[in-house]
Amino acid sequence: MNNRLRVLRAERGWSQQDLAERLEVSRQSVNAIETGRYDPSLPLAFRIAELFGLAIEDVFVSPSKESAS
Amino acid sequence: MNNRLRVLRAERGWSQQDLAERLEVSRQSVNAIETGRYDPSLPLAFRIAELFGLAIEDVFVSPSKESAS
DNA sequence: ACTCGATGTGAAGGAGGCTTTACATGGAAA
DNA sequence: TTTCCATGTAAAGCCTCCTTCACATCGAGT
Repeated sequence: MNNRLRVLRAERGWSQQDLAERLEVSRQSVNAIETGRYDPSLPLAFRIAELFGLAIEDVFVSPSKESAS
Repeated sequence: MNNRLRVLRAERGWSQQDLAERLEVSRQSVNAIETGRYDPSLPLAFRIAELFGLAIEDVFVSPSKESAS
């Protein structure tokens, strides 16, 4: 599932480590989500969206709505 | 994580089996989510929200926003 | 050349999501 | 009572999420 995490993080000037600490997960988890190696759990998706003040749908792209470029 | 799945399902007169088929998961998965035994994956949460025409936030209650009754 | 911060990734292990099979209970209907 | 549907739950197995530890690469700065 695509997501805008890397962009949102960069807009704030945060490193993956910074973001990981705010989310209370490991840096590797942030990296894995950004690079698309796996999707976050639903509770973590909530924490991410709330941290950025967005709806989950504005951070993560529904598989059924991805454009084929 | 609390959710409104049972109510939304009942509003439509669907059995757990009906809902499971529409979501393409097992009836046991629907039951487990309704009874709070576990949270769905993020992709499944998207399918659930889209099926009901709602935002994820309108189906699942963020852990940080649950009222203590 | 050296260091240092940031990022990517691998391996191993624990917890959780999801499956199939299977069984139990309860309510409605006849 | 018997039947039938809906629901709850257990067990075993597989895959995913998330962890820690570890190592590699790259760019900036000195």
